[in-house]
Parts: sequence; structure tokens; C-alpha cells
Amino acid sequence: MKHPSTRDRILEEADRLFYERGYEHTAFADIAEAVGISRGNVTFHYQTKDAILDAVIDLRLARTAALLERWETGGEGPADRIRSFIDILIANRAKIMLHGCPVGTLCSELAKLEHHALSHASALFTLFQEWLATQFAALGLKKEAGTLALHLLARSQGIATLASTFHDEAFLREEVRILHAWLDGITSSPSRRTRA
Amino acid sequence: MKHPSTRDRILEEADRLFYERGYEHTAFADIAEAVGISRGNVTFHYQTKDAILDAVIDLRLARTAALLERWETGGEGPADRIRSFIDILIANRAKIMLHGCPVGTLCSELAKLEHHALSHASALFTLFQEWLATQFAALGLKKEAGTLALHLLARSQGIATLASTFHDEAFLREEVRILHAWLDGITSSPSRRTRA
DNA sequence: GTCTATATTAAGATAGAC
DNA sequence: GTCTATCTTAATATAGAC
Repeated sequence: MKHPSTRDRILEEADRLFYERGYEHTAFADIAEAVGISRGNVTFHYQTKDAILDAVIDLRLARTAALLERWETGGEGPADRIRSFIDILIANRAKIMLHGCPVGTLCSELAKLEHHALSHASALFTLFQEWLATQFAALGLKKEAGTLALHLLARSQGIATLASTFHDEAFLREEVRILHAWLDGITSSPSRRTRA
Repeated sequence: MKHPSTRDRILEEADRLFYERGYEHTAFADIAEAVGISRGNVTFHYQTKDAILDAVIDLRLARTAALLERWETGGEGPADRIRSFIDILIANRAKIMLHGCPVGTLCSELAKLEHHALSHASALFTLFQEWLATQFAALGLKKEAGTLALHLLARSQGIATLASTFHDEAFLREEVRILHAWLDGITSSPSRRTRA
């Protein structure tokens, strides 16, 4: 890790730039400049831009899986694990207010481009969804676990979209508070869970 | 309206293409082809692409204002007006599942581009927000009206984002059902409104 | 108002020297 | 592995004929 390869540094900068500027708006030259190498060197390591995108998605998938595994093996119960998910909005609020959610904005862009990598990128959502569904099931909500997981994903997405549009931290914090209240309502009174 | 000017036809096709393909991914040539004129003719009517974008946003603002006014002068009360807003997700589901929300996806793209038109485009959100806040205030929720309006906007955004990522109509319909239940909960028991 | 032709810039991608 | 140089394509935008 002390001496990352040029290939890894390209991947790292591409990951950041695709998030900050979007996939299409990021040029080979931008990546090369960020790494401090020539354009030709970038194409030596990754022949096409699509190849970089695929590698970036794989990197994000691996990091997401590792994050979820850390949360899974953590000492807290399923409710606290779901709270960890909700609190990403707070932990990453600075970047979210500038660039939105890295998963949602990538999927939205790829959907508009009708890019074949959309199904690859949407696996990021699926990772979160399945993990969240596992937590809801562990709370005794096995039947609605998948629906609740998608619902929470959608709520997070909407918060990120509006927070980045208005660069509004107060809104983001208020919505996170409401999400925690929603979760509390689910864990304490299961019969009312579909109301929210 | 029977004989729209070339300028209006350019605007109409640009509006559609910016929604379907995104702003940056739409070229002058695409607009010209859709209208059935030459590229040079497009630039005769709109000198720059940014000028087209500004005109498209103005068009959307005018149409949104007209829509909200129709709902406002309609016979139903504030709760039914909010239901009209929620039901756009159903009415426009085919396009939403393909291209997402026209407001949210435009604002997300412009935020990534750091485009100066973002503040112009975000006025679309503000139109909806202020109108929704008026309805919530009319329901006797004057104090929380602004927060509730933003909350509902965020919920709609999240639904549109996931619906377009997964092209999933069942998810969209289920989430609309949950939104209606949320609204019912607010109108019937105000003390629990911030829970959802 | 509409067209063709063109200037200019930038991007993705390739070839070959070192 | 890294660079410079170049090919090719496509995009915004302009100029000028009709």
C-alpha cells in the first residue's frame, strides 16, 4: 500500500473523478493529470474508457462488500447495523452535498447513456439491498425484509439528491433524524411499519 | 399551436432529448436530426448550447407553474392536491423507469458539471416545494409545511432513482402506496407526522 | 430562415521511440 | 513502463451562399 502501482493510482483517481465530475465528463487527460502521468500511459494500463469504468465499479463493489462485512461482524445487533447505514449520510455529508450519492448518480448517468455497464453498477445497490434485507429479517421482519431494504435505499437516494441540489446540510441532518425515527418505529411497533 | 415555429420545435426536441439522454450527451446534431433541419439552422435560432438549456429550463418552469395552478384551482382540498403530486409517479411511470425524474436527473447532472444553470434548474424543485408547503399549511401544518414539502420531494426523488436503475414498476407502485399511507397518517394524526 | 461548408477544439485511441 | 506524436472522430460554433 505504501507504493501503489501506476495502475492502482489510475484506478483511484478515476474512481474519484467519476464521482466528482461524472463518467462522461471525465477525460483521459483529466485522469492522467491527476495521477501525474501522460495520456499514453493511461491507455497503456487501461485500453478503453469502458475498461476503466468496469474496474472502478469492481473496486467499489469490493470496498462496499468489505464495509458491509465489517458492519456485519461488529458487535451491534441488526438495528444498530441499519443505523450504521443511515449514518453514512452524515459521515459523507460534505461529498454528498457536492456530488450526491456515488452509487445513485453513477446509475442515473449510465441509465441515460443506455450504457451496458448499468447492470454492473446496479449491483452496488443490490449489495446494499441484500445486506439491509438480512438485517430486517434478523429483526423478525422476514416477509417484508426485501421491500423495507429497497424503501430505505430509496429514502437515502432522495436525501442525497436534494442535498446535492441545494447544498443544504440542515435538510440532510433533519432527514437523517426522520429516518432514525422511522427505524425506531419499525423496531418497536411492527404493525405500523408499512405506514412510513 | 398547429404551426409551431422552428424555434419552438427545437425547444421541444431539446427538452425531450435532454431528459432522455442527458444534457451533455445530447449534441446539436441530435436536436437538428430530431427536428428535421440542419445543424446550422439550430445555431441560427439558439447561438449556444447553454442558451438552449436556459430556454428548456424556462419552458419547464412555465409548464410546471401551469400544472400547479391547474391543481390549485381544481375542486379538491389540499390533501387531494398532494395526492395529485404523488400520483405523477404513476402517470409518468413509463418515462421515469427509463430516464428517472426530469428535475432530479437534470439537477444531478448540472451539479457534477458545476454548471452555472444549476441554480436555474433547482428553481423547478423550489416551485414544487413552495406549492406543496402551501398545501401542508392549508392542512393546518403551517409550522412544518416547508420541511414536509422537502421530505415529500426527497421521497419522490428516491423512488424515481431506484425505479430507473432497476426498471422496476412493482417497486414504484409499492412505494407510491406507502407514500399515500404516509400522507393519510399525517392528515389523520398530526402528532405522529415527523415519525415517517 | 435555411442550407452547406468550414474553422476550431477536444476526445478516445494507436504507434513507436526510449 | 513511460513518453511523445499522431490518427480519427465528433462536437461546438461560425461564415457565407441561396
